[in-house]
Parts: sequence; structure tokens; C-alpha cells
Amino acid sequence: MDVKTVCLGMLTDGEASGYDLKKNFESSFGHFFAAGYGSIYPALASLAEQGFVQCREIAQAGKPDRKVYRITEQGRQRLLEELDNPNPSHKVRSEFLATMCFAHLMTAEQIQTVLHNRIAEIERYMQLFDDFEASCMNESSGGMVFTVGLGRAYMNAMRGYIEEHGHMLFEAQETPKQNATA
Amino acid sequence: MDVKTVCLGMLTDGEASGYDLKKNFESSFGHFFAAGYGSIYPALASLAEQGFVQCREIAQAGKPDRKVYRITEQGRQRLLEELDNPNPSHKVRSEFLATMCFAHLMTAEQIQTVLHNRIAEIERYMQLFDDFEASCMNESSGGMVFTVGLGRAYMNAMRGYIEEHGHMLFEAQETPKQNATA
DNA sequence: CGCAACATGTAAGCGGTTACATGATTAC
DNA sequence: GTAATCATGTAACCGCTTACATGTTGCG
Repeated sequence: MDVKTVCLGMLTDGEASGYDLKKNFESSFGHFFAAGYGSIYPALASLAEQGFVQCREIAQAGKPDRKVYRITEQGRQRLLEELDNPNPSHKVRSEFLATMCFAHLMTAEQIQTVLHNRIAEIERYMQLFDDFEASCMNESSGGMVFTVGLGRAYMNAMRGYIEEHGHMLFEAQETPKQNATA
Repeated sequence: MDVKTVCLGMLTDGEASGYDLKKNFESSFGHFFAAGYGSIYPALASLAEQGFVQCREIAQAGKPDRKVYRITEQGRQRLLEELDNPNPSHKVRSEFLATMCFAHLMTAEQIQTVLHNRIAEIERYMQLFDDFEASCMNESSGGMVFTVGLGRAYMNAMRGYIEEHGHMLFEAQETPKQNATA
């Protein structure tokens, strides 16, 4: 399951351009599947080449032609095959947690800053979830609703844990050497 | 913050070989920072070349020489610089959630299987957390304890959410086309 | 006047995954 | 016998990130 497959899935909701899909990746998919233009445009080109999507160009004044993609029947079949995976992965890559493992090598201010920034980012995601529910809750599939709910649940758990247990990071500092920001 | 840096951090706990570090990556770091031998051995070689670690070879009968690495003073400085980042990332890449977004294109059995497997994986992580606490809780830094606690908190949140709200994925199935497993 | 939004792409590079290669010892 | 544990590495590959390239419209 890569960016290509997710694009294909998004297109089951109706036609869209690469630009449109990017907005989708930012809003509803942002918390668990990031993708930039550098992945999306090549993905769409490749899908078109394989016959999984069809492209319709719409001329525009002063802007590049808008390229709108629509999923084909082969594309739908392909998507179903991908969705058949019984054990899709869920991977976390956290520099944040890696950093916190070594909190005893950091100053209290450094730790405080990192924690503060993490909570701020969590709040941003929470805002995204609120926006999503405010705007497109009615037209959304149960799957999307589930996804947003799960995002909210685990962001909430993280925030709660940090607020309740973050203090333990400040205990047992060993020789807080002066910062080597050089 | 890449595999190299995390290896460097692990070595602040004492000397270790690549093989040792791998076990570390699997147990305590497994839920937020995966790394295989293909990343670890080259990372150690590169760190040694840069003077951030020193290598001591221990001959062994019938096995390759055991290469034990120790962090140097430059290595410690380097690590402190890396830890100075005020906004370390926390990224999720979830084929699981991506799949669930398109649950309305799947059969009930498929969804059930995916959910079941995800919960099984969460239980595995929970077991790892228990093992960690049973074995090395006393000697561990506050940071490691925090990390494991946070992992447990969000695994728990995920599991709870799936159990309480998973049912919504089965509503509103649209034309559950027969599977295209080809 | 400058920035954000609209709109599409390419190319280099990087970091991590996977597969391959080797081989003894110990426990079931 | 066969699987797991110990133990280290290389090399190809793959997919994503980042930077670059271009240009208009409209708002404050």
C-alpha cells in the first residue's frame, strides 16, 4: 500500500486533480499518511500509464491545464486487490520518543520546549479533526469517520499521558552538561 | 534524527555490539523506531569512521569476531547537538487506517480479519511492554519508562476505540463486489 | 507590494528495506 | 533433523523528500 494506492482509493469518491488530492492528504489523511506533490503527481502519471485512471485535461487561462483523473474499472479491481491484505501495517517513526529516551542528557528547558511543541502539534491535529467533522461529516464514509475518531482517540491519549506523566522526565537528570549547540 | 543517532544514544548506556543494539530496537524501541541489521551495521561503521564511537574486537570461536562499540567524547557532543532539536517529529504511516478509509469497498469478513489482526498486534506490543517492565524497570532511565508508558497509553486508546467503534465500519457497505484476489 | 492560493511537474539524493552470504552451537 | 540464537556484513532497490522551475489571480 503506497501513495499510488491511496490516490486510487481517493478517486473512488469522484474525479480529482493532483492538487485536490494533496488537500485531501493534508486534511483527512494528514495524521497517518503524508504525501507531497513529489509523490502524488508521479503516482497519478503512473496510474494513468497502467490504465487504472483516466485523465481529462481542462484548459484554464493563466494556469496550467487542470488535469482531472477518474478511476477506471481496472483501477477499481486493482484497489480491491490491495484492500484484500489481511494485515496492513501501522508504523510509527518518532524522533520525539527517541529524544525523550535520552531526556536525562538534556536540560530541563530543552525537555520543556520539546513537550510544549509536541502538545501544540497535537492541538493542531485536533483542530483538523474538528474542521473535518464540521465540514464533511455527512457526506463522509463510515471509514473516514472511524479514521478521524481513532486519530482523535490516540492524540488525546498522547496528550493526556504527556500532561500527567511528563514530570518524570525531569527527575534524575545526570550531569546536565552545557548545551553543545556549537 | 536517524538510526545513527539512536545507536549513539543507546551506547550512552554502555558498550554494545550491533547485534545487541538490534535486540534493543526490537524490545524497547520497537513501537516507535524500527531498524534492521541493514541499517544498524552501516550506521555503526559510519559512526566509527567519524570518530563518534570506538570499536573493540573480541575474537570468538566459531562465530565472527564480536565488535563492541563504545561512545567517544565527540560522540557524546554530537548526540547532545542532535537532542537539541526543539521540535522532533512524530510520524505515523498506517496502511491499516488507509485501508479502513475504504472499508465500504470491502466485505464484512475482510474488515473483521483486518481488525482482528490489528488487535492481535497491539496485544503483542502490550506484552513487550510488560516484559520490559518486568525485566529492566529498575535500571532504566526515566525517559525509557516514559516512552513505554506512552506506548501503552496509545496502544490502549487504539484498542479501546476499535473495540467500541469498529462496528461502524460494517454499516453502509456499498455493493460489496466479490473479491478480486485474482 | 507581497503573500496565499491555484496548478503541474522534474530530478537528485537519501535513508531504509530486503535479500543474499556465511557458519557454529545449543536446545527440542 | 531442524529451528533458534549468536554474529557480521554487502548490495541492489525502492519510495519518499526536497529543491527546483514556472506563472496567474486576487486579497489585504
